[in-house]
Amino acid sequence: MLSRGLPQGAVPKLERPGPLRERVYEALLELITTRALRPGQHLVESELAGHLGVSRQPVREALQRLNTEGWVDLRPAQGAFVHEPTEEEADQLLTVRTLLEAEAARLAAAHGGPSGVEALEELCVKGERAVLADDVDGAVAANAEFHAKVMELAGNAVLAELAAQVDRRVRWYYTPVARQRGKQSWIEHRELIAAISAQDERRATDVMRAHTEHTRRTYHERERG
Amino acid sequence: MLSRGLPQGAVPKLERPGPLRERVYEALLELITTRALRPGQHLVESELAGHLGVSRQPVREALQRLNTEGWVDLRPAQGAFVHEPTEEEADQLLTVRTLLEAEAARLAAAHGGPSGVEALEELCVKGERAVLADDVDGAVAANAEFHAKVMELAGNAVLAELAAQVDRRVRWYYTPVARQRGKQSWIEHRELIAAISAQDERRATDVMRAHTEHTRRTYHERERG
DNA sequence: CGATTGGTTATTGTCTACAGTTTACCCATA
DNA sequence: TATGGGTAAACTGTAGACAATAACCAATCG
Repeated sequence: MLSRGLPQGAVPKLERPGPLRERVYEALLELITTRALRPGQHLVESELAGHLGVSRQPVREALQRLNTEGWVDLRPAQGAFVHEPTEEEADQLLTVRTLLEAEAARLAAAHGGPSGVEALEELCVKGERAVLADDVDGAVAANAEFHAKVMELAGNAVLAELAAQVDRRVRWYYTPVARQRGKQSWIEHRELIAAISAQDERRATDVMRAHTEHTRRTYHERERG
Repeated sequence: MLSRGLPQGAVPKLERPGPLRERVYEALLELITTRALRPGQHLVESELAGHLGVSRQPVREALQRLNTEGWVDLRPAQGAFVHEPTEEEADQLLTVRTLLEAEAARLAAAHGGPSGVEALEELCVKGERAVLADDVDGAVAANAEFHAKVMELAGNAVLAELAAQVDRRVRWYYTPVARQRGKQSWIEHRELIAAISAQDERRATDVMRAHTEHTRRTYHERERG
């Protein structure tokens, strides 16, 4: 046995490149979310392949996945187009997001132990510090971490998977908006922690619902920037 | 113009083959859901390709999609394996299903008009007839139609998409169970229609939640067949 | 002058071939 | 007999080539 001498976490996990399609997928997702590839734009496989220095095959596979996840529309015999978000769809996504996050909050209140609450508090502190320091990117990142942690405490992998997808797309739609409401958001997070800590499922659900609904209203009022 | 002489609906819409990957995808999904391909089984691309009379490429693309939707696990450099459902995962899926269906019921109660209620009643009659005639397959189909209709009335495409995926996987897990509870199910459907008709969001939610939770309990008690 | 038809080009859909990895088996050896 | 290495087979990952299809544009006919 070689158990001895291999301190559990210290294994370097030697960086394997992994399947190309994965990296292409992430690259394209990055390009889409950063608006480098604009909505409605026609994505030509050979161009992307050449630009990324790979063959068409991995690009195709990445596009297929992006299609099933709603990032691109794959018209048969015509190619891939970056999905064009409509007002209606954004609203529907926000509705679903509210639903999933609220349920996650409920489950977190039900099954989340003291250690989970502690982790949430740490993340909350981190986010509040970022807000005070005017570190917008840091605050956004902390926010994502916070929600991810709540989802983790919920202990429902299926729910987490769906929420992750919906969240990313929501973020795509209203990225510019997200930066506005920084401080208020963390106050609400505090309330959520309190509810989870008290194992008050009902209150956790309501707080989270109010929280995400709040961002939804912010979205709809963004016109008059 | 040749509009004249081409009676609008009479055009046979000649069957376009469509992308091969689509047909391969559907074929594989059929094979999986019917248990022809057993959970845990190693799917060899070349075998499937030969068996379906196509090359490996469409098979690969179909497998990728099945992977993102949770039907197969795609281990790098090793291939595709039919996903093995665990007890825990089935439970999580049922939880999420309850959540999504309940929300759909609420939205249906909110936005669904009288015409929608009428359509639901028709489907309900259809299902009840099937039950009385001991037409199990017919009852199951009508049940699916009923839920799909509720989802349609909800008018949220994103929600519908997620629910469709979750529903199919749920059905995969507890297909044998579903056949049992026929009659009771349609009584509950009647209650749901009443709630939607009254535009009582709260009651519609509760009824649907009770309904799906009921099937969940049936699932967990299936051992002692 | 407009509509339609035919050709042209660019892009996707599919197939075949090759390289890289993993797995399993077999044999040699302590 | 158990262990270790080494080899071989099978499969996946990637690349490149070919065929098919759809959009685009010009030329022709009414």
